[in-house]
Amino acid sequence: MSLKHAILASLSKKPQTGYDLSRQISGSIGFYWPASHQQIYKELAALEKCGWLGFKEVRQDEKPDKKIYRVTREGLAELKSWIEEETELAASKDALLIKLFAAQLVKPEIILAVFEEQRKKREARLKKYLEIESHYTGKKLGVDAKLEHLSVRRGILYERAWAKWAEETVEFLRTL
Amino acid sequence: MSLKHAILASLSKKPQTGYDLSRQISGSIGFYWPASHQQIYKELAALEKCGWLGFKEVRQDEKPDKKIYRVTREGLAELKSWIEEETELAASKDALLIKLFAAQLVKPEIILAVFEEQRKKREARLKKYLEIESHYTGKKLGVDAKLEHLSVRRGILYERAWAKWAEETVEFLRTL
DNA sequence: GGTGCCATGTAACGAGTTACATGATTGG
DNA sequence: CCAATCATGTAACTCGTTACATGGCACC
Repeated sequence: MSLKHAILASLSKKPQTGYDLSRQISGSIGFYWPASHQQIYKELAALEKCGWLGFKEVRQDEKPDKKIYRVTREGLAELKSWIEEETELAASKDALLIKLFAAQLVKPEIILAVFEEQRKKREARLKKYLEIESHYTGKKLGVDAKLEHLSVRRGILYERAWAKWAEETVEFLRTL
Repeated sequence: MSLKHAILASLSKKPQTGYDLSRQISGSIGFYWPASHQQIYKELAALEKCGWLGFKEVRQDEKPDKKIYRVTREGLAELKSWIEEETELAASKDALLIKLFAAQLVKPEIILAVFEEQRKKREARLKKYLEIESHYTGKKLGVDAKLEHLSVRRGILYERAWAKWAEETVEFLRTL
């Protein structure tokens, strides 16, 4: 659905290769729109075919050749009109909640271990967000940097909400 | 990936038809694992084929005939072992964040309108969660009801975190 | 000599969406 | 007469994952 638009948005700021995109996507954008390099190359080919992207090939000596993609006029128009379209609520598919739903099938220790494992992962992610945030605080930021900062803020607030919820939940699970 | 397990989990509590599942999924479970009836019927057929579900056909006079599915021993074993498996962090793909990322391409009024529209939807969802929660509060709950209540709690805490984040974000967008 | 970076993809599969299809009963 | 509820699905498609494939350079 909107990996296409994530790619358009990123390339609209700066022409890049598929490789660059997949690197970037495992960083900032990737937290809220993960994608494999295979999927990215596929979408790039599709976007080029429908005229929203163009590219130029760059020969390199010591490294493999590469294709630098940029957004076309049509692509930019599409991106703008997509922004104005209605935005559906993001579906939050979470296997953890299914496990919680079926918690009675297994011993309490097991479901508590599942939560503890998840807590560690969440905590690690929060730490990463906070580290990224530290690069933004205390400086005067341009608009683009401020927008990126805000997307990191969402991550931080979500992780804190998760931690609070997990506390409530674990407290109950311990009574089983 | 785990619609299969969502179905197993639900049927493990109570044998049901595909129709029942799709009704239920547009209610409680559906908030964190939405699925269309088409997808549910497909998965039911697949789960039956691999031996994790069985069904009996029930003839009805005034209504169409139906198939009531139940989890087999093998299905239950599978569900239990899946619960113990590692749980990856849920990916939160959110088109709104892509729009925010590309916000500079459009007039500030437009991106503010996008946020306002989203705020309304989020608020409506929060209201729904709170309404569901009201059925759980003030009563002595069984374990299953308590687990359901906790999944609603997640929704409530998430929505409140969203609202807080949106406030920060809109405050900035207004300065553009 | 092994790992990791750079850089591109193909092929097969699985998961999910959209559109289409059927048909009886109940209630306003 | 129209809409909703009950109840099941098929077909075509898009989106995403997993596995496989290539190949040179730099660094330890």
